[in-house]
Amino acid sequence: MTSTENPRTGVRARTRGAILRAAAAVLAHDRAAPLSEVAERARVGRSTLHRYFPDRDVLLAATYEEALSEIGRVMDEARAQEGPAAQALRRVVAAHVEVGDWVVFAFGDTANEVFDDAPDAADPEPEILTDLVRRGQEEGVFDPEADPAWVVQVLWALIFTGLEQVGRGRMPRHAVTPAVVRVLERGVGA
Amino acid sequence: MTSTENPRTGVRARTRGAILRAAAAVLAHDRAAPLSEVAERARVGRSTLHRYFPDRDVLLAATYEEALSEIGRVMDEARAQEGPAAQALRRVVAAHVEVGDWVVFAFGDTANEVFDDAPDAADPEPEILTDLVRRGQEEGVFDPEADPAWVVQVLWALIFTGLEQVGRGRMPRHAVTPAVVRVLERGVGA
DNA sequence: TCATAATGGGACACCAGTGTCTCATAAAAG
DNA sequence: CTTTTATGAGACACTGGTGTCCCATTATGA
Repeated sequence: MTSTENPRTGVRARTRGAILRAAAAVLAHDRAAPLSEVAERARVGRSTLHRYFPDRDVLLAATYEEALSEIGRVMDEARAQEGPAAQALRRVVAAHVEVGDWVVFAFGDTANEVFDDAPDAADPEPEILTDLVRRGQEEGVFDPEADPAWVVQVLWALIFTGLEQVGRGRMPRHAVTPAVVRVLERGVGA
Repeated sequence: MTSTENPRTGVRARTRGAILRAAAAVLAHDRAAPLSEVAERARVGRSTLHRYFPDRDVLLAATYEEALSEIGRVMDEARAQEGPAAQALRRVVAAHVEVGDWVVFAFGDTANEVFDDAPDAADPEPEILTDLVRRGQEEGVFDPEADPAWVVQVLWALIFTGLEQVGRGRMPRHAVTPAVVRVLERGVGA
């Protein structure tokens, strides 16, 4: 089983990934959910889970890291810096919706302390987004009065809301991006 | 101590209220917080807390009920049915901001099951708001394409976001209503 | 002042979730 | 086929939070 001590065996990488995905899905919905639920979702024994992630904190940190990685991947593809800001914004929203579970897990908890714990690997997410907003303001397509940080918060809030609607079966996933973008571009006014 | 068995002693009503307010504040921030924290915040012994609310579920239900009551009170004052829809919307947002802790507690938890438990006393909140949105659509001031339920979700999401900014000290409370209303009325576009 | 009501501080048993460990079995690699 | 490797199931001790109880102390009302 070509074990080079690193989790590159293929088998190991696969179960590890399954656990992380399960953790994101379960813990995004309920941050206090017992690990047995995560294991169950991942179709893995609780022992195996602890074998990969010694304790809850380690699992949380790893899931967080994975989330940032996943989000970073789709954000790269979204090319936030290229083209008209309005269109870039649409691509960015679509990217977040695409990896909804990870997004909700990573940023969805208001009492999220993991964020503070992450010392070095400060996620470049906010930077990219505030830059995009500023660019949009310079292009004259975004409200020049609004604080970029506030706009980013609004962006996240709308994405979360859309994803939550999906989770509750009140909206198809493909409807989220258009709905969010429409609100962003013109609010709910006529 | 004029105890008519009902919690009308004055003293009883006051401590009861203090516990409920503490519960809203603490549990809004962290739904899984230990009851000892709630007691501490209420400046009350843990024994006393259990004396008023036998177990966690009872406390949760009572806090939820109180929240609905508080929100209902300020919503009545906001007179959502009167005047131009656009102005009514502003009053409604301001009302929610005013009782921020209660709002966040009652509707802020995505994994909120208390909602399902409440059988009879279905809160009239959504009704009032969706009615307001519909009225605005008829008046021609709200996006006629948008699903009223979605608009209400957006409304809540923006209010939560604003309140969270306040909680983190990134925005003064009085700035929330204008910021939220502005986004609602014209999005983040120029 | 006195009787009663309300409270706080512990002590206590209890339980769900956690983390560790062992062992038997299944799966992959050689 | 044989040898590792990965896994699942269960037993176990431990912990933090819960809910109950009792008793001493304080506040309140008559």
